[in-house]
This record gives sequence, structure tokens and C-alpha cells, in this order.
Amino acid sequence: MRSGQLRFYALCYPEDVKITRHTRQRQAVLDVLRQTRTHPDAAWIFQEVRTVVPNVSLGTVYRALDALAREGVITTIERAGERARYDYKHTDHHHVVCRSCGAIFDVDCAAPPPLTSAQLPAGFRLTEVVLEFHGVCASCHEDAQN
Amino acid sequence: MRSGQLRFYALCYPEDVKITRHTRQRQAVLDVLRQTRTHPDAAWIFQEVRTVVPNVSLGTVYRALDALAREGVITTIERAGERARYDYKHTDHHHVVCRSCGAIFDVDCAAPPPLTSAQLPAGFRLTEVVLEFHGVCASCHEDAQN
DNA sequence: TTATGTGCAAAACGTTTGCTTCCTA
DNA sequence: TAGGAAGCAAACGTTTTGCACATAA
Repeated sequence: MRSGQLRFYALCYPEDVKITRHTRQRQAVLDVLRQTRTHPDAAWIFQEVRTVVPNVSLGTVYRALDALAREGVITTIERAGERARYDYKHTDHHHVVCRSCGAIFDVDCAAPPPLTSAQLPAGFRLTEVVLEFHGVCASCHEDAQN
Repeated sequence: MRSGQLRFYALCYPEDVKITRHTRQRQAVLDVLRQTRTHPDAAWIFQEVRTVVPNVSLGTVYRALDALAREGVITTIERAGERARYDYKHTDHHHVVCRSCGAIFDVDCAAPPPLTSAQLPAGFRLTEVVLEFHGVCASCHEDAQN
């Protein structure tokens, strides 16, 4: 890491991650995600990336997000009828999701998966544990009372 | 409960659940879900419900599923680019999801949420903890080796 | 009686994909 | 220079919605 900013994002990938090609577009998508904690959706990321790569296309953003998610660098947060939201794994944390307004809060807790490998189906190769806390945030149930 | 089959699904709802109206369609959707452990999608449920209510519409099925999910009677399992899948909460359990073929396995474990209320955002009202184990099932990584 | 649910079909929506061109390695 | 990635736009398929009618309470 030379200048406080990673030159190649591959450098922060786990060993077994295969990046076949490094492009400005993918770098920009990753940079945008690393510079926010707001769990943005694809449209917002697209808009941000455009300030760096003006004629990037939304399809490219989706392909980059898909690649990054497969590589385990980012997390995808999905809810019924809502746009998917993306999150760079800054730290080991989980999400608190308001089902009313969609707000997402981080919870820093390196909770070990409460599951032994013996409980998994035979031969299942675990890659990620999704732990989300759903409910209604304070401002939403205040609103509901008005 | 008269005949081993609930007459009104409202009977098995938590106290605070408000069902405004009981209809054959909603009953049928719930019955279908209670009679399977396969985590079906809306299309499959629709098809099943049609054997009971022949001219039910897909829109109605979606509306029923939405209502049941809001009421906390069923769980929705969502993955990017895949159809949502629905699950009646037979017992307290969590899901193991194969990211390759989409297979969903149940894991019976009443794991308490590894989070104290103090860790939640102030005033957040927790309604559900989503705990999913993602990875690749045995037959999928066998396939990958062929 | 009346508000809520349904059926139908069209629309909406986020996301994916095909194809050609570009460009990284 | 070869194959992965981008750009564009069209397609996709699930889910949602508007409206008129039906129905549970």
C-alpha cells in the first residue's frame, strides 16, 4: 500500500480470489463502496461512479458489484420489493434493517456462527453467514403514532 | 382447533396480529405453506392454490404472502436475481442456502440472537432475526469438478 | 352496509443479457 | 494478441398496481 490508497484492489482480496482483469470501472465501484458507510443501492453507486468514469453504464456497475460480491469483498443486502443494497466489508459486522423506511444500521459484533459444521448438510461448503436484525426503527414508530 | 386443521388461521397468530378479513384465498395460501417444507416460490404456491381456488390470481397470492409475512406467520427468503421463496414457521429454525442451485435446507437451532438490546440503535423495535448460512451444497461442488 | 379483498391485465421495476467494441495483461 | 470487460439498449421476469366487482364482518 503506497499512498494510503490501494492501487490495485486485488491486493486486499483473500488469497483465493481471482480477479482476471483490473479496470477503472471496477476500481471506481470499489472505491465508492469503500468511501461510504451508507449501504447504497446500485443507482446511487452508478451516479457516484459517473463522477469518476463519466460514461460508465449501469450494466457495468451491476457486473462489477456481482464480481465483488462473488469475491466476498462486499456484501449484498436484499429485501423483498426493495432494491439490493451493497456494503463494503470494512469490518466484521452485521446489519440492523428497518422494515419500514429501509434504514440500515451497522452492528459491530464478531459473533461466531452459532452452528457447528456437524449441523450443516453433509458436504456443504459454508462461505458466508448472513445475520440481520429486522424491525422498526425509532423514528418510524414515532411516525406511526402521529 | 376442531378437526386437527385450523379453521381460521387467525387462531395461530400472535396476539397483536390484525387480520382484517378472512378469505378462502388467504386460507389456501397459508394451508399450502403449512403443508410443505420445500420453501416454495410464489409461482408454485399459486399453482397449488389453484387446485383449491381455481381462479385465484397471482396478484392475490402475492398480496396474501405479503400479508402473512408482515404478520410474521411466514418467512421470506430472498436472493439476488432469484424468485423470493416462502416458508411457514413450523418451528424455530434457520436456513442453509446453496448459492449455486438455490437449494434451501432447514437447520433446527433455536440460537438466541447474539446481540443484546443495548447494541441495537436506540428505540429500535426488533421483530425478526434473519440467520442464513450461505455456501455451496455437496452436489454442486461435485458437479463443479466434472 | 362498507371497507377490505379479489381478479384481471397492464405496468413497473430493478436487473440481466446480447452484441460489438475496447483494452488489460 | 487474446480473452475478459465495457457500453449500449433491449429484453427479462418477478412483483406491483389500478380498477371494477365481490364479499366478509
